[in-house]
Amino acid sequence: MRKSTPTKEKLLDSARNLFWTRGYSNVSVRQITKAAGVDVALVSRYFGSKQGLFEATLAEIPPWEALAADPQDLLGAAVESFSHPFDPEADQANAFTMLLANIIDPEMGDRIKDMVQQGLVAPLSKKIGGARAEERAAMLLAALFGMALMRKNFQVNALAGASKAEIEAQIRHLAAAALGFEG
Amino acid sequence: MRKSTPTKEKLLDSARNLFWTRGYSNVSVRQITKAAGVDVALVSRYFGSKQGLFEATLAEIPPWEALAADPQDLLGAAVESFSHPFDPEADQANAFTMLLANIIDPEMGDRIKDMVQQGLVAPLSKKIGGARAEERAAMLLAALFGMALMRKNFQVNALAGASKAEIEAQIRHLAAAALGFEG
DNA sequence: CCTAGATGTCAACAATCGTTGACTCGGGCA
DNA sequence: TGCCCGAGTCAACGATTGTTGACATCTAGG
Repeated sequence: MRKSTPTKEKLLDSARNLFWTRGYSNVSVRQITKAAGVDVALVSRYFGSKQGLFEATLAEIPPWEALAADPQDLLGAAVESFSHPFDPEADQANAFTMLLANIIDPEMGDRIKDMVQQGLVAPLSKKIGGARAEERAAMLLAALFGMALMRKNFQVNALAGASKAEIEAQIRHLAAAALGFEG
Repeated sequence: MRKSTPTKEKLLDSARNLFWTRGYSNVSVRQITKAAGVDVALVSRYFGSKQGLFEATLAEIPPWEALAADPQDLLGAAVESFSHPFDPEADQANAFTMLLANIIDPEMGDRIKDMVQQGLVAPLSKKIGGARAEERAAMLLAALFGMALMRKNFQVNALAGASKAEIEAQIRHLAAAALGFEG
Protein backbone atom coordinates (compact mmCIF):
# COMPACT_ATOMS: atom_id res chain seq x y z
CA MET A 1 0.00 0.00 0.00
CA ARG A 2 1.18 3.51 -0.71
CA LYS A 3 2.38 5.34 2.34
CA SER A 4 1.14 8.79 3.29
CA THR A 5 4.13 9.47 5.53
CA PRO A 6 6.45 10.87 2.87
CA THR A 7 3.70 13.19 1.69
CA LYS A 8 3.15 14.47 5.21
CA GLU A 9 6.88 15.02 5.53
CA LYS A 10 7.00 17.01 2.32
CA LEU A 11 4.11 19.14 3.53
CA LEU A 12 5.74 19.70 6.90
CA ASP A 13 9.03 20.69 5.29
CA SER A 14 7.45 23.23 2.99
CA ALA A 15 5.21 24.54 5.75
CA ARG A 16 8.14 25.01 8.10
CA ASN A 17 10.25 26.76 5.50
CA LEU A 18 7.48 29.17 4.55
CA PHE A 19 5.65 29.73 7.83
CA TRP A 20 8.84 30.26 9.79
CA THR A 21 10.28 32.86 7.46
CA ARG A 22 7.27 34.72 6.06
CA GLY A 23 4.74 34.35 8.87
CA TYR A 24 1.53 32.42 9.09
CA SER A 25 -0.88 34.84 7.40
CA ASN A 26 1.58 35.73 4.68
CA VAL A 27 1.68 32.17 3.38
CA SER A 28 -1.17 30.42 1.58
CA VAL A 29 -1.80 26.69 1.66
CA ARG A 30 -1.51 26.69 -2.10
CA GLN A 31 2.01 28.09 -1.89
CA ILE A 32 2.93 25.36 0.54
CA THR A 33 1.41 22.51 -1.45
CA LYS A 34 2.89 23.83 -4.67
CA ALA A 35 6.36 23.95 -3.13
CA ALA A 36 5.83 20.45 -1.77
CA GLY A 37 4.56 19.13 -5.10
CA VAL A 38 1.38 17.92 -3.49
CA ASP A 39 -2.35 18.53 -3.91
CA VAL A 40 -4.04 21.33 -1.98
CA ALA A 41 -6.72 19.12 -0.47
CA LEU A 42 -4.19 17.02 1.39
CA VAL A 43 -3.62 19.73 3.95
CA SER A 44 -7.18 19.38 5.20
CA ARG A 45 -6.95 15.62 5.00
CA TYR A 46 -3.77 15.13 6.99
CA PHE A 47 -3.65 18.17 9.26
CA GLY A 48 -7.28 19.21 9.49
CA SER A 49 -6.67 22.79 8.49
CA LYS A 50 -4.03 25.42 7.77
CA GLN A 51 -3.83 26.10 11.50
CA GLY A 52 -3.33 22.41 12.15
CA LEU A 53 -0.43 22.32 9.72
CA PHE A 54 1.18 25.31 11.39
CA GLU A 55 0.66 23.74 14.80
CA ALA A 56 2.34 20.58 13.54
CA THR A 57 5.47 22.56 12.63
CA LEU A 58 5.51 24.04 16.14
CA ALA A 59 5.25 20.60 17.72
CA GLU A 60 8.64 19.71 16.24
CA ILE A 61 10.55 22.44 18.04
CA PRO A 62 12.95 21.05 20.62
CA PRO A 63 13.46 22.99 23.86
CA TRP A 64 16.15 25.64 23.74
CA GLU A 65 19.58 24.09 24.28
CA ALA A 66 20.76 26.81 26.64
CA LEU A 67 18.00 25.92 29.09
CA ALA A 68 19.54 22.48 29.62
CA ALA A 69 23.12 23.67 29.90
CA ASP A 70 25.16 23.95 33.06
CA PRO A 71 23.90 27.08 34.85
CA GLN A 72 27.45 28.39 35.16
CA ASP A 73 27.92 28.14 31.43
CA LEU A 74 24.60 29.74 30.57
CA LEU A 75 26.24 32.58 28.69
CA GLY A 76 28.38 30.25 26.61
CA ALA A 77 25.47 28.00 25.79
CA ALA A 78 23.22 30.90 24.86
CA VAL A 79 25.85 32.42 22.61
CA GLU A 80 26.64 29.05 21.07
CA SER A 81 23.00 28.40 20.24
CA PHE A 82 22.93 31.75 18.50
CA SER A 83 26.12 31.43 16.56
CA HIS A 84 24.39 29.28 14.02
CA PRO A 85 21.05 30.99 13.63
CA PHE A 86 22.75 32.06 10.48
CA ASP A 87 23.36 28.56 9.30
CA PRO A 88 20.26 27.80 7.23
CA GLU A 89 20.56 24.15 8.21
CA ALA A 90 20.16 24.77 11.93
CA ASP A 91 16.50 24.13 12.65
CA GLN A 92 16.70 24.87 16.32
CA ALA A 93 18.11 28.31 15.74
CA ASN A 94 15.57 29.00 13.03
CA ALA A 95 12.91 28.52 15.66
CA PHE A 96 13.88 31.95 16.93
CA THR A 97 13.33 33.50 13.54
CA MET A 98 9.96 31.78 13.53
CA LEU A 99 9.04 33.76 16.62
CA LEU A 100 10.12 36.98 14.93
CA ALA A 101 8.18 36.18 11.78
CA ASN A 102 4.94 35.35 13.56
CA ILE A 103 4.75 37.69 16.55
CA ILE A 104 3.03 40.32 14.40
CA ASP A 105 0.56 37.88 12.91
CA PRO A 106 -3.07 38.74 13.68
CA GLU A 107 -4.00 35.08 14.18
CA MET A 108 -0.86 33.73 15.82
CA GLY A 109 0.48 36.67 17.79
CA ASP A 110 -0.97 35.57 21.13
CA ARG A 111 0.25 32.04 20.59
CA ILE A 112 3.79 33.35 20.07
CA LYS A 113 3.66 35.58 23.11
CA ASP A 114 2.82 32.54 25.22
CA MET A 115 5.67 30.55 23.71
CA VAL A 116 8.16 33.30 24.50
CA GLN A 117 6.89 33.90 28.02
CA GLN A 118 6.48 30.28 29.06
CA GLY A 119 9.11 28.64 26.90
CA LEU A 120 11.90 31.21 27.15
CA VAL A 121 11.53 34.02 29.65
CA ALA A 122 10.15 31.97 32.54
CA PRO A 123 12.59 29.01 32.44
CA LEU A 124 15.50 31.30 31.64
CA SER A 125 14.86 33.59 34.59
CA LYS A 126 14.46 30.58 36.85
CA LYS A 127 17.83 29.34 35.64
CA ILE A 128 19.47 32.71 36.14
CA GLY A 129 18.05 33.12 39.60
CA GLY A 130 18.92 35.77 42.16
CA ALA A 131 17.99 39.42 42.05
CA ARG A 132 16.43 40.87 38.92
CA ALA A 133 16.46 37.45 37.31
CA GLU A 134 13.48 38.19 35.11
CA GLU A 135 14.86 41.51 33.94
CA ARG A 136 18.18 39.91 33.09
CA ALA A 137 16.46 37.10 31.25
CA ALA A 138 14.41 39.54 29.22
CA MET A 139 17.47 41.64 28.45
CA LEU A 140 19.49 38.60 27.41
CA LEU A 141 16.73 37.57 25.04
CA ALA A 142 16.50 41.15 23.79
CA ALA A 143 20.19 41.04 22.92
CA LEU A 144 19.90 37.67 21.17
CA PHE A 145 16.75 38.55 19.26
CA GLY A 146 18.13 41.95 18.36
CA MET A 147 21.24 40.45 16.82
CA ALA A 148 19.24 37.81 14.97
CA LEU A 149 16.94 40.52 13.66
CA MET A 150 19.80 42.65 12.40
CA ARG A 151 21.46 39.76 10.69
CA LYS A 152 18.68 37.63 9.31
CA ASN A 153 15.82 40.05 8.79
CA PHE A 154 17.28 43.48 8.25
CA GLN A 155 20.36 41.88 6.70
CA VAL A 156 22.65 44.65 7.84
CA ASN A 157 25.88 44.51 5.88
CA ALA A 158 28.29 44.73 8.82
CA LEU A 159 26.79 41.65 10.45
CA ALA A 160 25.53 39.62 7.53
CA GLY A 161 29.02 39.32 6.13
CA ALA A 162 30.80 38.57 9.38
CA SER A 163 32.39 35.22 10.16
CA LYS A 164 31.00 32.94 12.83
CA ALA A 165 33.82 33.88 15.20
CA GLU A 166 33.17 37.58 14.78
CA ILE A 167 29.44 37.31 15.23
CA GLU A 168 29.97 35.12 18.26
CA ALA A 169 32.20 37.75 19.87
CA GLN A 170 29.59 40.42 19.26
CA ILE A 171 26.75 38.37 20.65
CA ARG A 172 28.81 37.37 23.69
CA HIS A 173 29.63 41.02 24.36
CA LEU A 174 25.99 42.10 24.34
CA ALA A 175 24.72 39.00 26.14
CA ALA A 176 27.28 39.35 28.92
CA ALA A 177 26.16 42.93 29.47
CA ALA A 178 22.55 41.77 29.70
CA LEU A 179 23.36 39.13 32.30
CA GLY A 180 25.46 41.60 34.24
CA PHE A 181 22.70 44.13 34.63
CA GLU A 182 22.29 45.25 38.22
CA GLY A 183 19.97 48.24 37.88
CA MET B 1 -16.38 73.60 -1.89
CA ARG B 2 -16.10 70.60 0.38
CA LYS B 3 -12.56 69.85 1.37
CA SER B 4 -11.04 66.43 0.88
CA THR B 5 -8.20 67.19 3.29
CA PRO B 6 -9.91 66.00 6.48
CA THR B 7 -10.89 62.78 4.76
CA LYS B 8 -7.32 62.20 3.66
CA GLU B 9 -6.19 62.86 7.22
CA LYS B 10 -8.63 60.35 8.62
CA LEU B 11 -7.42 57.78 6.12
CA LEU B 12 -3.79 58.48 6.92
CA ASP B 13 -4.42 58.18 10.65
CA SER B 14 -6.17 54.85 10.37
CA ALA B 15 -3.62 53.59 7.90
CA ARG B 16 -0.71 54.51 10.14
CA ASN B 17 -2.30 52.95 13.21
CA LEU B 18 -3.02 49.68 11.44
CA PHE B 19 -0.11 49.33 9.00
CA TRP B 20 2.46 50.23 11.63
CA THR B 21 1.27 47.72 14.19
CA ARG B 22 -0.06 44.80 12.17
CA GLY B 23 2.02 45.02 9.02
CA TYR B 24 1.09 45.91 5.47
CA SER B 25 -0.25 42.58 4.23
CA ASN B 26 -2.11 41.87 7.44
CA VAL B 27 -4.34 44.90 7.01
CA SER B 28 -7.06 45.30 4.38
CA VAL B 29 -8.16 48.57 2.87
CA ARG B 30 -11.64 47.84 4.13
CA GLN B 31 -10.39 47.63 7.70
CA ILE B 32 -8.71 51.00 7.29
CA THR B 33 -11.65 52.75 5.68
CA LYS B 34 -14.05 51.27 8.20
CA ALA B 35 -11.92 52.53 11.10
CA ALA B 36 -11.72 55.91 9.40
CA GLY B 37 -15.45 56.04 8.73
CA VAL B 38 -14.86 56.55 5.05
CA ASP B 39 -15.79 54.77 1.83
CA VAL B 40 -13.48 52.10 0.42
CA ALA B 41 -13.18 53.66 -2.99
CA LEU B 42 -11.57 56.80 -1.62
CA VAL B 43 -8.28 55.01 -1.09
CA SER B 44 -7.87 54.54 -4.81
CA ARG B 45 -9.07 58.05 -5.46
CA TYR B 46 -6.74 59.91 -3.11
CA PHE B 47 -3.73 57.62 -2.84
CA GLY B 48 -3.90 55.62 -6.05
CA SER B 49 -3.71 52.25 -4.36
CA LYS B 50 -3.16 50.45 -1.06
CA GLN B 51 0.58 50.71 -1.67
CA GLY B 52 0.23 54.44 -2.25
CA LEU B 53 -1.54 54.84 1.07
CA PHE B 54 1.19 52.90 2.86
CA GLU B 55 3.85 54.97 1.15
CA ALA B 56 2.07 58.12 2.30
CA THR B 57 2.35 57.01 5.91
CA LEU B 58 6.08 56.43 5.42
CA ALA B 59 6.55 59.91 3.99
CA GLU B 60 5.51 61.42 7.32
CA ILE B 61 8.32 59.82 9.31
CA PRO B 62 10.78 62.39 10.63
CA PRO B 63 14.48 61.47 10.75
CA TRP B 64 15.61 59.75 13.93
CA GLU B 65 16.29 62.32 16.67
CA ALA B 66 19.48 60.64 17.81
CA LEU B 67 21.04 61.23 14.40
CA ALA B 68 20.82 64.99 14.91
CA ALA B 69 22.09 64.98 18.50
CA ASP B 70 25.51 66.04 19.70
CA PRO B 71 27.89 63.17 18.78
CA GLN B 72 29.19 63.04 22.34
CA ASP B 73 25.70 62.56 23.66
CA LEU B 74 24.75 59.92 21.13
CA LEU B 75 24.09 57.33 23.79
CA GLY B 76 21.84 59.63 25.79
CA ALA B 77 19.89 60.70 22.73
CA ALA B 78 19.45 57.14 21.53
CA VAL B 79 18.24 55.97 24.91
CA GLU B 80 15.95 58.96 25.27
CA SER B 81 14.33 58.35 21.90
CA PHE B 82 13.65 54.81 23.03
CA SER B 83 12.30 55.56 26.45
CA HIS B 84 8.98 56.52 24.95
CA PRO B 85 8.51 53.91 22.27
CA PHE B 86 6.20 52.69 24.93
CA ASP B 87 4.20 55.85 25.01
CA PRO B 88 1.45 55.19 22.44
CA GLU B 89 1.38 58.91 21.65
CA ALA B 90 4.97 59.08 20.45
CA ASP B 91 4.79 58.77 16.69
CA GLN B 92 8.48 59.01 16.10
CA ALA B 93 9.19 56.09 18.37
CA ASN B 94 6.40 54.06 16.85
CA ALA B 95 8.24 54.33 13.56
CA PHE B 96 10.59 51.69 14.97
CA THR B 97 7.72 49.33 15.68
CA MET B 98 6.62 49.94 12.10
CA LEU B 99 9.94 48.54 10.92
CA LEU B 100 9.46 45.47 13.11
CA ALA B 101 5.92 44.96 11.90
CA ASN B 102 6.77 45.19 8.22
CA ILE B 103 10.21 43.63 7.82
CA ILE B 104 8.63 40.21 7.37
CA ASP B 105 6.08 41.40 4.87
CA PRO B 106 6.41 39.73 1.46
CA GLU B 107 5.64 42.96 -0.39
CA MET B 108 7.36 45.51 1.82
CA GLY B 109 10.32 43.62 3.27
CA ASP B 110 12.87 44.98 0.82
CA ARG B 111 11.57 48.49 1.27
CA ILE B 112 12.09 48.17 5.01
CA LYS B 113 15.59 46.77 4.64
CA ASP B 114 16.54 49.82 2.62
CA MET B 115 15.06 52.17 5.23
CA VAL B 116 17.06 50.49 7.99
CA GLN B 117 20.31 50.38 6.06
CA GLN B 118 20.18 53.86 4.57
CA GLY B 119 18.15 55.65 7.22
CA LEU B 120 19.63 54.12 10.36
CA VAL B 121 22.73 51.97 10.03
CA ALA B 122 24.60 54.14 7.53
CA PRO B 123 24.11 57.56 9.17
CA LEU B 124 24.54 56.09 12.63
CA SER B 125 27.85 54.44 11.83
CA LYS B 126 29.05 57.65 10.20
CA LYS B 127 28.16 59.51 13.39
CA ILE B 128 29.89 56.95 15.57
CA GLY B 129 33.02 56.97 13.45
CA GLY B 130 36.32 55.35 14.25
CA ALA B 131 37.13 51.67 14.22
CA ARG B 132 34.33 49.14 13.88
CA ALA B 133 31.82 51.95 13.52
CA GLU B 134 29.43 49.91 11.46
CA GLU B 135 29.52 46.95 13.82
CA ARG B 136 28.87 49.19 16.78
CA ALA B 137 26.00 50.89 14.98
CA ALA B 138 24.43 47.57 14.13
CA MET B 139 24.90 46.32 17.69
CA LEU B 140 23.39 49.49 19.14
CA LEU B 141 20.36 49.11 16.91
CA ALA B 142 20.18 45.43 17.83
CA ALA B 143 20.00 46.40 21.50
CA LEU B 144 17.34 49.04 20.90
CA PHE B 145 15.22 46.89 18.62
CA GLY B 146 15.59 43.91 20.93
CA MET B 147 14.31 45.85 23.91
CA ALA B 148 11.43 47.32 21.89
CA LEU B 149 10.57 43.84 20.67
CA MET B 150 10.53 42.38 24.17
CA ARG B 151 8.36 45.16 25.52
CA LYS B 152 5.96 46.04 22.74
CA ASN B 153 5.65 42.85 20.74
CA PHE B 154 6.40 39.95 23.03
CA GLN B 155 5.04 41.97 25.96
CA VAL B 156 7.34 40.30 28.45
CA ASN B 157 6.05 40.93 31.96
CA ALA B 158 9.31 42.07 33.52
CA LEU B 159 9.69 44.88 30.98
CA ALA B 160 6.13 45.74 30.07
CA GLY B 161 5.36 46.67 33.64
CA ALA B 162 8.52 48.65 34.34
CA SER B 163 8.56 52.40 34.85
CA LYS B 164 10.16 54.73 32.34
CA ALA B 165 13.18 55.21 34.62
CA GLU B 166 13.72 51.48 34.97
CA ILE B 167 13.40 50.75 31.28
CA GLU B 168 15.71 53.66 30.51
CA ALA B 169 18.38 52.22 32.79
CA GLN B 170 18.10 48.83 31.13
CA ILE B 171 18.30 50.25 27.62
CA ARG B 172 21.23 52.46 28.57
CA HIS B 173 23.06 49.45 30.00
CA LEU B 174 22.70 47.40 26.83
CA ALA B 175 23.27 50.33 24.48
CA ALA B 176 26.45 51.37 26.27
CA ALA B 177 27.79 47.85 25.90
CA ALA B 178 27.03 47.94 22.18
CA LEU B 179 28.84 51.23 21.68
CA GLY B 180 31.76 49.96 23.76
CA PHE B 181 32.37 46.92 21.61
CA GLU B 182 35.96 46.59 20.59
CA GLY B 183 36.12 43.09 19.17
C1' DC C 1 -29.59 81.13 -9.74
C1' DC C 2 -27.13 77.55 -12.07
C1' DT C 3 -23.85 75.09 -13.76
C1' DA C 4 -19.13 72.77 -13.54
C1' DG C 5 -16.13 70.19 -11.07
C1' DA C 6 -14.78 68.16 -6.96
C1' DT C 7 -16.43 64.92 -3.24
C1' DG C 8 -18.52 60.96 -1.76
C1' DT C 9 -21.55 56.46 -2.58
C1' DC C 10 -22.65 52.12 -4.37
C1' DA C 11 -22.32 47.84 -6.74
C1' DA C 12 -19.70 44.98 -9.19
C1' DC C 13 -15.28 42.94 -11.21
C1' DA C 14 -11.63 39.33 -11.23
C1' DA C 15 -8.48 37.08 -8.32
C1' DT C 16 -7.31 34.57 -4.41
C1' DC C 17 -8.28 32.63 0.05
C1' DG C 18 -9.29 28.08 3.05
C1' DT C 19 -12.12 24.24 2.84
C1' DT C 20 -15.21 20.49 1.18
C1' DG C 21 -17.12 16.49 -1.25
C1' DA C 22 -17.24 13.44 -4.99
C1' DC C 23 -14.23 11.14 -7.68
C1' DT C 24 -10.31 7.86 -9.51
C1' DC C 25 -6.32 5.19 -8.57
C1' DG C 26 -3.44 1.60 -6.44
C1' DG C 27 -1.95 -2.29 -3.84
C1' DG C 28 -2.39 -5.62 0.28
C1' DC C 29 -5.59 -9.22 1.89
C1' DA C 30 -9.05 -12.88 1.59
C1' DT D 1 -8.68 -13.02 -8.93
C1' DG D 2 -11.55 -9.73 -6.88
C1' DC D 3 -12.65 -6.73 -3.16
C1' DC D 4 -11.76 -2.82 -0.21
C1' DC D 5 -9.97 1.04 1.84
C1' DG D 6 -6.54 4.44 2.16
C1' DA D 7 -3.98 7.77 -1.05
C1' DG D 8 -4.32 11.17 -4.22
C1' DT D 9 -7.02 14.23 -7.84
C1' DC D 10 -10.23 17.58 -9.35
C1' DA D 11 -13.69 21.05 -9.37
C1' DA D 12 -16.34 23.85 -6.90
C1' DC D 13 -18.18 26.56 -2.70
C1' DG D 14 -18.55 31.02 -0.21
C1' DA D 15 -15.84 34.61 1.65
C1' DT D 16 -12.59 38.21 1.21
C1' DT D 17 -9.12 40.76 -1.32
C1' DG D 18 -7.81 45.37 -4.17
C1' DT D 19 -9.63 48.04 -7.66
C1' DT D 20 -12.86 50.26 -10.96
C1' DG D 21 -16.59 52.86 -13.17
C1' DA D 22 -21.09 54.70 -13.05
C1' DC D 23 -23.82 57.38 -10.21
C1' DA D 24 -25.46 60.89 -6.65
C1' DT D 25 -24.35 64.98 -3.93
C1' DC D 26 -22.62 69.27 -2.73
C1' DT D 27 -20.37 73.82 -3.15
C1' DA D 28 -17.65 77.53 -5.24
C1' DG D 29 -17.57 80.65 -9.17
C1' DG D 30 -19.81 82.90 -13.16
